[in-house]
Amino acid sequence: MARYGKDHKHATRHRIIEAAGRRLKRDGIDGSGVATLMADAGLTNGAFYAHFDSKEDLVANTLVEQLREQREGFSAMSVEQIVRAYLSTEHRDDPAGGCPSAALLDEIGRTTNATKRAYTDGLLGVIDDIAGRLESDDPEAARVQTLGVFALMVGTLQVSRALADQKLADEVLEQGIDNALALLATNGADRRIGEI
Amino acid sequence: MARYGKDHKHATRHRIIEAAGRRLKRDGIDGSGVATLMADAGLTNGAFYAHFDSKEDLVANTLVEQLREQREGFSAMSVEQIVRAYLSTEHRDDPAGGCPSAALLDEIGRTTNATKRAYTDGLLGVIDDIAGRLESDDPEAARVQTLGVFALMVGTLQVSRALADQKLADEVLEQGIDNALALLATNGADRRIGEI
DNA sequence: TGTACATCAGTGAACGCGCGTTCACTGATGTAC
DNA sequence: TGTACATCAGTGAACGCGCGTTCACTGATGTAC
Repeated sequence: MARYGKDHKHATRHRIIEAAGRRLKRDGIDGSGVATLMADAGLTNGAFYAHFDSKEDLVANTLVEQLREQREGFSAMSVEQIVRAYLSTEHRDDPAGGCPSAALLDEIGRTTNATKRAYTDGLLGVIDDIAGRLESDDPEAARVQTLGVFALMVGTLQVSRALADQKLADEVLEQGIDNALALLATNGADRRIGEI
Repeated sequence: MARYGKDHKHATRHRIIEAAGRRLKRDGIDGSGVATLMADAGLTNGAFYAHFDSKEDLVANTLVEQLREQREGFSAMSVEQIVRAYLSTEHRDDPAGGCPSAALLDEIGRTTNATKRAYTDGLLGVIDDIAGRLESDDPEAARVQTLGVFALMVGTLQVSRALADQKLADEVLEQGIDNALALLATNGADRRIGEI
């Protein structure tokens, strides 16, 4: 099959990236093989290299797309809504459909600089969108503050996913919501409060 | 070689677990092969199953040992010292010698219940040690509060490791220290402050 | 004290399998006439 | 409008390699005599 409509190939590429988003978040980067990733998109392994230079190239592109979608998803929500949705049991129990950072962050830390660069740019898109809504005269400070709260949420979700004790895992999410909102409340104005 | 002193085998097992701690934290669980793990301990792959039932069995035992050592390391430090050491550039730049949670948390979330159980028990050892030092009449609440701050630190270290921008990565660590200390300051007493 | 032996920690080759990547080929398509 | 053809997205087998695991074997040791 060739000579399809001019965006046929682009559509296929997008389909691969979409399916990879779910698979990578479910099984991890090292845990997802190229043949499986292609089968998820309804294709066979051989076609992979017509779309991507390497598995790592797909991973980088998938992270960018995942973060673009996350940014989009957050755009219609208030900051408090974001916090409550992020630290919900529904999000915790659906890694494949959830935040790419929560699912893959330590693996991303082990990838090449190129992949980290792609991740960083995509993440800052998400972060700056949120930071722009906080009252702050210093956008650079707002970015770092927002990153700090985001990091809290990522860590909290990961801990909740790793705990074998369900009740404790739920309590950690609640605690995370309190903590995130508390930090956001002291933002904008005088946020050096806790420094000793 | 056999019939060595009665704790020869136990010593070898310990050596494998020690080496596995560094390797797993450096390359991840899926990224570390049994043959490599054994070579790190100066042995060949074949001997592995005389010490462990499976790779997963080694991972669970290694997590427990890593958390035991972390607990021990924290025991001589004040809570503020723990926060500052944890969120230091030195810790960020040495995953192999650092916190097992920061290096492996999302992979742990994908393992079996048995491994999560081992991780949970080991982690609560670390957490309850710290929680015991906070002024609180409710040990259960202190545990969850400490877990919340620990999750913040884990997420912050992971974000700092994944960012391609060095300056931003350093600022995130500083922000994380401020945030952790701020949350700890509002502990014990009235910690429902941030709830809306 | 010296020697024969049973033990068993560790070796290294092999199992089937999936990995990331390459490549000769297929066949449905849009275009040219 | 109908047919021949060039295109190229996708196929599927194969590459060498490392995976987790098994197993027949080795050989240094502590013990028994």
